[in-house]
Amino acid sequence: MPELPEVESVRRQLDPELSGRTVTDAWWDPIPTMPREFHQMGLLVGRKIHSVGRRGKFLIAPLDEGLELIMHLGMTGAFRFDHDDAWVRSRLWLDDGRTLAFRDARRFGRMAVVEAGDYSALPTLSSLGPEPLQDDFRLDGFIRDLARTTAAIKPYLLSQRPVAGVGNIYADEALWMARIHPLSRRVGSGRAAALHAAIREVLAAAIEREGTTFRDYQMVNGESGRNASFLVAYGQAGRPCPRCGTLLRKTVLGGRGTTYCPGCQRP
DNA sequence: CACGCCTCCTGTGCGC
DNA sequence: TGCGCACAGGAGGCGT
Repeated sequence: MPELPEVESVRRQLDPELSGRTVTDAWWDPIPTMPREFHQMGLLVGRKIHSVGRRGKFLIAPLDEGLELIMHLGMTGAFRFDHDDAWVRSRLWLDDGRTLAFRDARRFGRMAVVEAGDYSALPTLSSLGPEPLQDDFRLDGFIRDLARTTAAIKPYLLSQRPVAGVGNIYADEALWMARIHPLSRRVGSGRAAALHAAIREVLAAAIEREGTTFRDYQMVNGESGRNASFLVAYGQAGRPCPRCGTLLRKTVLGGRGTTYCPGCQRP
Protein backbone atom coordinates (compact mmCIF):
# COMPACT_ATOMS: atom_id res chain seq x y z
CA MET A 1 0.00 0.00 0.00
CA PRO A 2 2.84 2.39 -0.25
CA GLU A 3 1.50 5.24 -2.33
CA LEU A 4 3.01 8.66 -2.93
CA PRO A 5 2.92 9.85 0.73
CA GLU A 6 4.50 6.65 2.01
CA VAL A 7 7.18 6.62 -0.70
CA GLU A 8 7.92 10.29 -0.08
CA SER A 9 8.29 9.63 3.66
CA VAL A 10 10.75 6.83 2.91
CA ARG A 11 12.61 9.09 0.47
CA ARG A 12 13.03 11.82 3.06
CA GLN A 13 14.73 9.39 5.41
CA LEU A 14 16.75 7.59 2.74
CA ASP A 15 18.14 10.65 0.95
CA PRO A 16 20.40 12.02 3.73
CA GLU A 17 21.65 8.51 4.53
CA LEU A 18 22.51 7.48 0.98
CA SER A 19 23.64 10.74 -0.64
CA GLY A 20 27.38 10.58 -1.26
CA ARG A 21 27.67 6.90 -0.32
CA THR A 22 29.33 4.40 -2.63
CA VAL A 23 27.96 0.89 -3.07
CA THR A 24 30.77 -1.58 -2.37
CA ASP A 25 28.78 -4.77 -2.94
CA ALA A 26 25.27 -5.85 -3.82
CA TRP A 27 23.17 -8.98 -3.41
CA TRP A 28 19.67 -9.62 -4.70
CA ASP A 29 17.12 -12.42 -4.76
CA PRO A 30 18.32 -14.90 -7.39
CA ILE A 31 14.80 -16.16 -8.01
CA PRO A 32 12.91 -13.49 -9.95
CA THR A 33 9.13 -13.47 -9.84
CA MET A 34 8.75 -11.30 -12.90
CA PRO A 35 10.77 -10.43 -15.99
CA ARG A 36 13.45 -7.74 -15.57
CA GLU A 37 13.16 -7.85 -11.80
CA PHE A 38 16.43 -6.62 -10.28
CA HIS A 39 17.32 -5.48 -13.79
CA GLN A 40 21.08 -4.84 -14.22
CA MET A 41 21.65 -4.68 -10.45
CA GLY A 42 25.25 -5.80 -10.92
CA LEU A 43 26.04 -2.36 -12.34
CA LEU A 44 25.56 -0.90 -8.83
CA VAL A 45 28.86 -2.12 -7.45
CA GLY A 46 31.41 0.71 -7.30
CA ARG A 47 28.77 3.37 -8.07
CA LYS A 48 28.27 6.47 -5.97
CA ILE A 49 24.72 7.50 -5.04
CA HIS A 50 24.20 11.23 -5.58
CA SER A 51 20.76 11.57 -4.00
CA VAL A 52 17.39 9.86 -3.63
CA GLY A 53 14.52 11.40 -5.57
CA ARG A 54 10.99 10.28 -6.37
CA ARG A 55 8.52 10.15 -9.25
CA GLY A 56 5.07 8.93 -8.26
CA LYS A 57 5.65 5.75 -6.28
CA PHE A 58 9.12 5.18 -7.77
CA LEU A 59 12.28 6.11 -5.89
CA ILE A 60 14.95 7.28 -8.34
CA ALA A 61 18.54 7.60 -7.18
CA PRO A 62 20.99 9.17 -9.65
CA LEU A 63 24.37 7.43 -9.65
CA ASP A 64 27.65 8.34 -11.24
CA GLU A 65 28.51 7.04 -14.74
CA GLY A 66 25.13 8.29 -16.04
CA LEU A 67 23.14 5.57 -14.28
CA GLU A 68 20.09 5.57 -12.05
CA LEU A 69 18.89 3.16 -9.39
CA ILE A 70 15.11 2.71 -9.51
CA MET A 71 13.32 1.29 -6.47
CA HIS A 72 9.65 0.40 -6.10
CA LEU A 73 8.18 -0.77 -2.79
CA GLY A 74 5.32 -2.76 -4.35
CA MET A 75 2.92 -3.84 -1.61
CA THR A 76 5.14 -4.65 1.33
CA GLY A 77 8.57 -3.29 0.47
CA ALA A 78 10.61 -1.48 3.13
CA PHE A 79 14.21 -0.33 3.52
CA ARG A 80 16.10 -0.83 6.77
CA PHE A 81 19.74 -0.38 7.70
CA ASP A 82 21.72 -3.29 9.14
CA HIS A 83 18.65 -5.47 9.26
CA ASP A 84 18.19 -9.16 8.63
CA ASP A 85 15.21 -11.49 8.49
CA ALA A 86 13.65 -14.04 6.17
CA TRP A 87 12.01 -11.37 3.99
CA VAL A 88 15.16 -9.53 2.92
CA ARG A 89 15.31 -9.74 -0.90
CA SER A 90 18.22 -7.44 -1.60
CA ARG A 91 21.12 -5.89 0.25
CA LEU A 92 23.54 -3.09 -0.59
CA TRP A 93 26.88 -2.77 1.23
CA LEU A 94 27.90 0.87 1.65
CA ASP A 95 31.29 2.53 2.10
CA ASP A 96 30.36 3.71 5.60
CA GLY A 97 30.21 0.10 6.79
CA ARG A 98 26.44 -0.17 6.91
CA THR A 99 24.18 -2.32 4.77
CA LEU A 100 20.83 -1.31 3.35
CA ALA A 101 18.34 -4.19 3.35
CA PHE A 102 15.28 -4.29 1.09
CA ARG A 103 12.61 -6.28 2.88
CA ASP A 104 9.59 -7.40 0.84
CA ALA A 105 7.37 -10.21 2.12
CA ARG A 106 4.91 -10.26 -0.77
CA ARG A 107 7.62 -9.84 -3.39
CA PHE A 108 5.88 -7.19 -5.48
CA GLY A 109 8.71 -4.70 -5.08
CA ARG A 110 11.52 -4.29 -7.55
CA MET A 111 14.85 -2.59 -8.07
CA ALA A 112 16.60 -1.80 -11.32
CA VAL A 113 19.64 0.03 -12.63
CA VAL A 114 19.04 1.92 -15.86
CA GLU A 115 20.72 4.53 -18.03
CA ALA A 116 19.54 7.84 -16.60
CA GLY A 117 16.15 8.68 -18.06
CA ASP A 118 15.77 5.42 -19.97
CA TYR A 119 12.69 3.83 -18.45
CA SER A 120 11.89 1.42 -21.26
CA ALA A 121 12.25 -1.47 -18.78
CA LEU A 122 9.58 0.15 -16.57
CA PRO A 123 6.51 0.99 -18.68
CA THR A 124 4.48 2.64 -15.92
CA LEU A 125 7.35 4.99 -15.11
CA SER A 126 7.90 5.83 -18.76
CA SER A 127 4.29 6.97 -19.21
CA LEU A 128 3.83 8.40 -15.74
CA GLY A 129 1.57 11.42 -15.27
CA PRO A 130 2.58 14.69 -13.59
CA GLU A 131 3.65 15.01 -9.98
CA PRO A 132 0.49 15.99 -8.08
CA LEU A 133 2.22 18.40 -5.69
CA GLN A 134 4.31 20.13 -8.34
CA ASP A 135 3.31 22.90 -10.71
CA ASP A 136 3.30 20.51 -13.66
CA PHE A 137 0.03 19.00 -12.37
CA ARG A 138 -1.92 21.53 -14.42
CA LEU A 139 -5.67 21.81 -14.00
CA ASP A 140 -6.30 22.41 -17.71
CA GLY A 141 -4.41 19.24 -18.66
CA PHE A 142 -6.22 17.22 -16.01
CA ILE A 143 -9.60 18.47 -17.24
CA ARG A 144 -8.64 17.50 -20.80
CA ASP A 145 -7.43 14.02 -19.74
CA LEU A 146 -10.65 13.28 -17.84
CA ALA A 147 -12.76 14.53 -20.75
CA ARG A 148 -10.88 12.29 -23.19
CA THR A 149 -10.85 8.98 -21.33
CA THR A 150 -13.65 6.46 -21.59
CA ALA A 151 -12.58 4.60 -18.46
CA ALA A 152 -14.26 4.81 -15.05
CA ILE A 153 -12.58 7.48 -12.97
CA LYS A 154 -11.09 5.32 -10.22
CA PRO A 155 -9.30 2.77 -12.41
CA TYR A 156 -8.13 5.69 -14.54
CA LEU A 157 -6.53 7.35 -11.51
CA LEU A 158 -4.89 4.06 -10.55
CA SER A 159 -3.33 3.79 -14.03
CA GLN A 160 -0.86 6.55 -12.99
CA ARG A 161 -1.41 8.33 -16.33
CA PRO A 162 -3.50 11.41 -15.42
CA VAL A 163 -1.47 11.97 -12.25
CA ALA A 164 1.37 10.11 -10.53
CA GLY A 165 1.34 8.38 -7.17
CA VAL A 166 -2.36 7.86 -6.38
CA GLY A 167 -3.15 4.31 -5.22
CA ASN A 168 -6.19 2.58 -3.81
CA ILE A 169 -6.36 4.38 -0.46
CA TYR A 170 -5.93 7.96 -1.64
CA ALA A 171 -8.10 7.39 -4.73
CA ASP A 172 -11.02 6.50 -2.44
CA GLU A 173 -10.24 9.46 -0.18
CA ALA A 174 -9.94 12.01 -3.00
CA LEU A 175 -13.07 10.78 -4.82
CA TRP A 176 -15.02 11.05 -1.57
CA MET A 177 -13.74 14.55 -0.95
CA ALA A 178 -14.66 15.61 -4.52
CA ARG A 179 -18.08 13.89 -4.29
CA ILE A 180 -17.42 11.78 -7.38
CA HIS A 181 -18.64 8.18 -7.69
CA PRO A 182 -15.67 5.85 -8.38
CA LEU A 183 -17.48 4.39 -11.42
CA SER A 184 -18.17 7.77 -12.97
CA ARG A 185 -17.23 8.08 -16.64
CA ARG A 186 -18.32 11.68 -16.92
CA VAL A 187 -16.16 14.04 -14.96
CA GLY A 188 -16.64 17.52 -16.37
CA SER A 189 -14.45 20.54 -15.72
CA GLY A 190 -16.12 21.55 -12.45
CA ARG A 191 -15.77 18.15 -10.86
CA ALA A 192 -12.32 17.69 -12.37
CA ALA A 193 -11.26 20.87 -10.60
CA ALA A 194 -12.66 19.55 -7.33
CA LEU A 195 -10.82 16.26 -7.83
CA HIS A 196 -7.59 18.04 -8.73
CA ALA A 197 -7.76 19.98 -5.47
CA ALA A 198 -8.83 16.93 -3.46
CA ILE A 199 -5.90 14.82 -4.71
CA ARG A 200 -3.45 17.54 -3.69
CA GLU A 201 -5.07 18.07 -0.32
CA VAL A 202 -5.34 14.37 0.57
CA LEU A 203 -1.75 13.61 -0.46
CA ALA A 204 -0.27 16.67 1.24
CA ALA A 205 -2.06 15.89 4.50
CA ALA A 206 -0.88 12.28 4.38
CA ILE A 207 2.73 13.38 3.81
CA GLU A 208 2.45 15.63 6.87
CA ARG A 209 1.52 12.53 8.86
CA GLU A 210 4.25 10.45 7.20
CA GLY A 211 1.84 8.10 5.45
CA THR A 212 -0.78 5.49 6.30
CA THR A 213 0.28 2.39 8.20
CA PHE A 214 -2.09 -0.55 8.58
CA ARG A 215 0.50 -3.22 9.12
CA ASP A 216 3.34 -3.46 6.62
CA TYR A 217 4.35 0.07 5.78
CA GLN A 218 7.21 1.36 7.89
CA MET A 219 9.72 4.10 7.36
CA VAL A 220 13.47 3.51 7.28
CA ASN A 221 13.70 4.18 11.02
CA GLY A 222 11.04 1.54 11.69
CA GLU A 223 8.33 4.00 12.67
CA SER A 224 4.75 3.94 11.37
CA GLY A 225 2.85 6.70 9.59
CA ARG A 226 0.09 8.46 11.49
CA ASN A 227 -2.50 8.94 8.74
CA ALA A 228 -4.60 5.77 9.21
CA SER A 229 -6.93 7.27 11.83
CA PHE A 230 -7.69 10.23 9.54
CA LEU A 231 -9.13 8.15 6.67
CA VAL A 232 -12.72 9.07 5.88
CA ALA A 233 -13.61 6.59 3.11
CA TYR A 234 -11.03 3.81 2.68
CA GLY A 235 -11.73 0.94 5.09
CA GLN A 236 -14.74 2.74 6.58
CA ALA A 237 -17.56 0.72 4.94
CA GLY A 238 -20.65 0.46 7.13
CA ARG A 239 -19.93 3.72 8.93
CA PRO A 240 -22.05 6.81 8.28
CA CYS A 241 -20.68 9.27 5.77
CA PRO A 242 -19.35 12.24 7.78
CA ARG A 243 -20.90 14.55 5.20
CA CYS A 244 -24.40 13.18 4.61
CA GLY A 245 -24.90 10.30 7.05
CA THR A 246 -25.54 7.63 4.41
CA LEU A 247 -23.78 4.37 5.24
CA LEU A 248 -20.55 4.00 3.27
CA ARG A 249 -20.59 1.03 0.90
CA LYS A 250 -17.81 -1.30 -0.18
CA THR A 251 -17.64 -2.82 -3.64
CA VAL A 252 -15.01 -4.25 -5.96
CA LEU A 253 -13.87 -2.19 -8.94
CA GLY A 254 -11.22 -3.45 -11.29
CA GLY A 255 -10.31 -6.07 -8.72
CA ARG A 256 -9.71 -3.44 -6.01
CA GLY A 257 -11.69 -2.92 -2.85
CA THR A 258 -13.51 0.39 -3.19
CA THR A 259 -15.38 2.31 -0.51
CA TYR A 260 -17.64 5.23 -1.33
CA CYS A 261 -20.75 7.07 -0.21
CA PRO A 262 -23.79 6.12 -2.31
CA GLY A 263 -25.54 9.22 -0.95
CA CYS A 264 -23.27 12.08 -1.95
CA GLN A 265 -20.78 10.68 -4.48
CA ARG A 266 -22.47 11.19 -7.86
CA PRO A 267 -21.99 9.08 -10.98
C1' DC B 1 -4.00 3.20 -28.74
C1' DA B 2 -6.38 2.32 -24.70
C1' DC B 3 -9.33 -0.17 -21.95
C1' DG B 4 -10.19 -4.01 -18.81
C1' DC B 5 -9.16 -8.27 -17.08
C1' DC B 6 -5.80 -11.54 -15.28
C1' DT B 7 -1.44 -12.68 -12.88
C1' DC B 8 2.24 -12.31 -9.81
C1' DC B 9 2.96 -13.13 -4.22
C1' DT B 10 2.28 -14.53 0.84
C1' DG B 11 0.82 -13.13 5.69
C1' DT B 12 -3.37 -12.64 7.93
C1' DG B 13 -7.85 -13.42 9.74
C1' DC B 14 -12.05 -15.51 9.34
C1' DG B 15 -15.55 -19.40 9.31
C1' DC B 16 -16.51 -24.03 9.95
C1' DT C 1 -7.92 -26.59 17.65
C1' DG C 2 -6.75 -26.79 12.99
C1' DC C 3 -7.59 -26.42 8.41
C1' DG C 4 -8.83 -24.13 4.08
C1' DC C 5 -9.71 -20.16 1.82
C1' DA C 6 -10.66 -15.35 0.61
C1' DC C 7 -8.44 -11.12 0.84
C1' DA C 8 -5.03 -7.31 0.48
C1' DG C 9 -3.23 -4.27 -4.21
C1' DG C 10 1.28 -2.37 -6.64
C1' DA C 11 2.66 -2.90 -11.80
C1' DG C 12 3.02 -5.68 -16.09
C1' DG C 13 1.18 -8.26 -19.82
C1' DC C 14 -2.02 -9.35 -23.09
C1' DG C 15 -6.48 -9.89 -25.55
C1' DT C 16 -9.93 -7.21 -27.64
